Amino acid sequence: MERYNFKKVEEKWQKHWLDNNSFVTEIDKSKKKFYCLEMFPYPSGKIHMGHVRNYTIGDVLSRYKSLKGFNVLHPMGWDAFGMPAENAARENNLDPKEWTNKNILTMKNQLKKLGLSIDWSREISTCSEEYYKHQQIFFLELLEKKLVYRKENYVNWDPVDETVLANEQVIDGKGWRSGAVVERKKLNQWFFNISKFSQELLDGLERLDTWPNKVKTMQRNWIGKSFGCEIDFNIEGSLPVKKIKCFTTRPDTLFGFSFLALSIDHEISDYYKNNKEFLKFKEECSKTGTTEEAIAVGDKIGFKTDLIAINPLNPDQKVPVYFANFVLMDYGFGAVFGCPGHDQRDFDFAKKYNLDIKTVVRPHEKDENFKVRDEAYPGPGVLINSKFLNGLNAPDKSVIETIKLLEKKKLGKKQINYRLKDWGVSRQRYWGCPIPIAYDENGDAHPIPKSMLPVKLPENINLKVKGNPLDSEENWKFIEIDGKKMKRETDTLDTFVCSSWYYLRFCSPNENKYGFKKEDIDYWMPVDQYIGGVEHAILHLLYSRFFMRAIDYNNNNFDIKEPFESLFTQGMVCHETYKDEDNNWLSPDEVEKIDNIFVRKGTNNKRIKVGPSESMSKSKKNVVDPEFIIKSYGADAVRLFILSDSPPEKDVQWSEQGMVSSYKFIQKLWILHNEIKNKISSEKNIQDNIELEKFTNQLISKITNNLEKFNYNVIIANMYTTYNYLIDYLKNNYDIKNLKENYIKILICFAPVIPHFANECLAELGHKEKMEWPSYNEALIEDEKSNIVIQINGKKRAILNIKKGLSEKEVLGLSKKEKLVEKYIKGKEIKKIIFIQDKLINILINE
RNA sequence: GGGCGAAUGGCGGAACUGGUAGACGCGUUGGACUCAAAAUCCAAUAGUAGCAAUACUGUGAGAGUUCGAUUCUCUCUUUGCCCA
Repeated sequence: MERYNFKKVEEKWQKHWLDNNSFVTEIDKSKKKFYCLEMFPYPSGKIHMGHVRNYTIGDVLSRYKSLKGFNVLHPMGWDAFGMPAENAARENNLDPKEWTNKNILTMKNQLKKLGLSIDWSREISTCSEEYYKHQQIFFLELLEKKLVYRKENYVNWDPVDETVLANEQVIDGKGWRSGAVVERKKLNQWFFNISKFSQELLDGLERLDTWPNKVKTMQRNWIGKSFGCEIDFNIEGSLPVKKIKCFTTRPDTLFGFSFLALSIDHEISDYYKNNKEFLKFKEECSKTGTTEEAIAVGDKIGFKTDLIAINPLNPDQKVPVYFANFVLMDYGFGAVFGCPGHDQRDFDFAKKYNLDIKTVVRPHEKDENFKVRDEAYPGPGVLINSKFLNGLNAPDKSVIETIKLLEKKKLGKKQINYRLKDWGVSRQRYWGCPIPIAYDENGDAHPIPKSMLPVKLPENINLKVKGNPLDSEENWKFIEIDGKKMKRETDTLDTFVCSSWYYLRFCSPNENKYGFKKEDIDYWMPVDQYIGGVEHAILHLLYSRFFMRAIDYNNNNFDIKEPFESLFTQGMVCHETYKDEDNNWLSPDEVEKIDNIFVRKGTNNKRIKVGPSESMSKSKKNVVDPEFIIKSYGADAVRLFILSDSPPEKDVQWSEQGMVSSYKFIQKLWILHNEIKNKISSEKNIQDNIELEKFTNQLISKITNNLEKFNYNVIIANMYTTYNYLIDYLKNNYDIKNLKENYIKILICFAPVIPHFANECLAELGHKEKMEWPSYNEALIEDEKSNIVIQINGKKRAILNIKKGLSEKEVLGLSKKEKLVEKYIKGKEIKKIIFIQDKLINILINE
């Protein structure tokens, strides 16, 4: 017997699949389709273990569904636009396109070595003209539908990357990529009107039964629907301002009113545009970021205006109006009423400027004399000190009642507000999809005529300029449309736009006229199973859900609105971290273990600090290179290991020992295979063995169920159990006629996880037919015997392995014969018997 | 501060609708093979007591429901993620 040569076998089958176009998919209406999609990678250079895990999970599912007879679409592409390419190109004097395409080639080869069942004929790359030209058409269509607009807006400006960041790209007030402190800057930007769909995107979540609740909750919170009231406050003072409109979710606390706060961008600020002190204040404000977090954490500062606001429910009460840094222009109307007693921000502000703090809600457990002291009380309770509102339950009842009252008096009206803001898509970068717009000499925007599309990115440009390189491309920047000289839009689209519709493109990757063909979409969409990291729970997934609706808006392309029928979010791959005595990170291959102590390789005595296991990242050097691992152990072993240790939705701990044991397992399976092969070819096989038949049926049932439920780690355990069983079984059984047919079924059960090995073994057995997922016989899954637990007063005392279907009396009779049971019940009175058929008998006796 | 989840041997984790807790793997220990080591194979492996049969304890802590709770309910602790 030859040792199992994974290299030879895996190359052989990968070539076989390629030569036979095994995974190339066409529409076949006679078959049920299954669209399995994993989030496509950014071509950063090399694949990492996270990719290996993600794509292995998807591949196991794809292969299983295909064995089950589904017409499976399992494509792969590249999220190829984005800043790393531009940065790398600038640093190394390269062309971003070349850099990207080189990476794509490398990573594609690496993925192929994993033996993934991908239809590479559908490969797409978002940075290709073939892809982004359709995106430009979508952009213009959305513009026509008024779902795209341009506005001047304050943005999060990253001074290092010199670009605009979306709110979600700002983390702790810093740019997600550069780490620079984010500034406020006013710029003209293109926006997608995602907020128009707020309610629909919220409602749509209800239908996504198989999405993780966590993700749905995150999206709900992000959309942030709140129910409240807009109130017109009458204003007095030296300025020609009569009224200010505010939005509030707590109109019931109006009697706690002690100031009114405006955003510095509120239109009233126009009156102060020449006021030096105000301008100074404004500058002060711009130092705090625009994120909700920065505002919550930062100091609350204000600028007192000459205005006085009147409490609509209590006209005798007049309070000052401030500009304040914690009020956002794009939330509500950029104006809020301050109730320091019951809102912490208002409380901080009131303390600072010595404003009244009134208590108008008491907690249920406190009496009328309750007073807010050291911090605001935002919780539930009962209204007090609020005249005619006193005694109402807050907030449920009191909010509704107050709104009714305000509406009746025509002082305000019910209003629903969403936190979700429109999606700013302009990026001041070169390496992205050009926005197909040009400006005339007045600065008015015009769509570039469809006949002049696509707007191609210029090549061989100078990246070493400040700001957006496209802005310096004089030759490219100016064009003529209908005889008029115009200047192109030099911003490019956020790369999240590219990934918002790629799942549609996979259905019609070669369609030239439009982004997709309706016929293809009708057959393939929606994605039946989407698999990826939970880090995209909000942005990418929400944008995709929006984009599908936006494309469909007013022209009803699709019957379905949700792109991803089912979602699975896999956990990360983690590894221990190592540092030397100077606190420098060390990679796992710089470290070795001698006598249970970690030392630096080759040094023998330098101690290493071992840190906690964290998700693999280049910066912490705790990475393992998949290519090297595949080369050392083979793709099947890697696939086996990456699925074996933890459930796919949880983080998995990379372990060299685990990896080695997976490798050894395949070697052992090979030895077993050869033994079985010899037994099969023997001519003495004369009898069927029902035990083996049963085991196989039980296995098929288990693996099928576990596949359906994503319990992939349990499948691996089932595989080990099968090995242990067969080894034992072959020791004690000879001349088995049905060994071959059962073994073939077992191999097919293994095929989704270790496809090369399973195919090789099947071929060796001369199995030529098309592989099909085996079915199982329900009758054979059930044993005729079962273990019945005998309990006495709820404690296990014995186990009987007896025929199924026995009555309580019979089981009791058998139980009493058990020595231990006899001992316990001797001389005692049996009070009661609990009997569960085929499972348990519990004998209750007097102690 | 809010929301959602999690907690099971030395470790990763199993346990279908409440019914044998610890499947499977790693690690550890002992043994076989070997001049020796590696590899491989066999055995043991939740804790305590015991030569053993066996007994008691045991799924983060405390209560509750139940004949019976890892599973259901409540309170608490710790912890992770997301949002602020």
